[in-house]
Amino acid sequence: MDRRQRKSREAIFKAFSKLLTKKNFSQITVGEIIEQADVGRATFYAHFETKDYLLKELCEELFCHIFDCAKEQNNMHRHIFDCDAPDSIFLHLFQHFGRNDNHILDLLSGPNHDLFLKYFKPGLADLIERQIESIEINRGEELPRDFLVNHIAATFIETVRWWVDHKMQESPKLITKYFLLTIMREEFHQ
Amino acid sequence: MDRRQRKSREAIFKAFSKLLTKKNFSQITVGEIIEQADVGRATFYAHFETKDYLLKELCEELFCHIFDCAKEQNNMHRHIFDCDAPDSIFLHLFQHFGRNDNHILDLLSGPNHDLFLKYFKPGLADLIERQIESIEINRGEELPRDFLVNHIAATFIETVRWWVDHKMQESPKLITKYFLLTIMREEFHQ
DNA sequence: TTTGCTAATGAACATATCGTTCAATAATAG
DNA sequence: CTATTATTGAACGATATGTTCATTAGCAAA
Repeated sequence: MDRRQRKSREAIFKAFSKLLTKKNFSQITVGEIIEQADVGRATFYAHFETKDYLLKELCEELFCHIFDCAKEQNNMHRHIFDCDAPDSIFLHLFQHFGRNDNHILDLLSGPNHDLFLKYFKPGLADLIERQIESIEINRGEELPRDFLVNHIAATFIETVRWWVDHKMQESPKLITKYFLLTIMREEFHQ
Repeated sequence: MDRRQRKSREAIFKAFSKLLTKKNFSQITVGEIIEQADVGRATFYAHFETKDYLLKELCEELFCHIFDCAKEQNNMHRHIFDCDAPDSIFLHLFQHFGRNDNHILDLLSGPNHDLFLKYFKPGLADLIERQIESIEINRGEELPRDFLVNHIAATFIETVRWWVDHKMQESPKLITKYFLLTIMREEFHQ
């Protein structure tokens, strides 16, 4: 890819991210983005069809790293639903958010929470889907599988949101415990 | 209130509702609303400061009935977390949505799900907050209270969403069971 | 019915954002 | 050096916003 293209694209992403931390997605204008990015109007539209596509591509770029990491873990370990396992995939995800690489939480919490949900949840549900057997044993016969997957994914995201609202004062380990307490049955703990 | 005012207000609400079933909130224009409502442009702005305020007032009108009902139930009965109790407040809520009075689900599910969340969740959390003692006994010492309240409210809304996505094929009773299975501990059932 | 108040109307207006076009310019790769 | 490709900035038409205002019409109380 042409260096000029890369630079413009990066500048737009960066400007857009910065604006996202300050205001709601819907009230960010293309004009603001190109001004912040210091890029011509035509350049913006050469890169992104609309503001929505820009968001989509930004999210994909942000989340692909997280899910790639997670999938590796997923293949290596089996204890994803074990709270105390240091290799719990959820612990790993919370740690990832805790470090706040890429400032994902700055961007997608608060007024833009719905975007977070929209772009993060499908990938998360996919991840959970593959590792659900261990929990399914315990209530798979009572609850439809997709209901359960959706519930776990939604609960994870709500937990992240709650954590952010609380300024992430809790440790990733404690949050992981909270999260697992909500989705697991008694007999899983101790 | 003047009959003219009432008529205009009603026409705007009705037009707006109809449009909401067809398209996303953000892509509905004031122009469309007033055309559908057959009302002058100036009239719209005499009633509602912005499109967002219109939404807010519509939601308040829709939800106040639900929550008023629920609060009455709330005062009368104690078994809100009992799945089989015919007077479970959650069963009552699901039945309410199942009948689809006011077409709330038509309006606020699908592409407008985030609005549903935004306007319904606070009232729901409020409701749960007041009746949480019974469940708190069981894990209140493990989970922060506001975490638990938020989790239950979020789970309820996710359950409604899942139900709608499944064309509400399940009975309100069954959905109530699913919902309670996710938030309750084993010992609560049977 | 008459009178005074209030709401609705619709056209017009300034403003803002959008997405596109185009010719000129600058950076890049071979 | 040359051919290609991206950037630029200005300009454009289209659409939506929120406001203004003079006119018309509905309402309620005497």
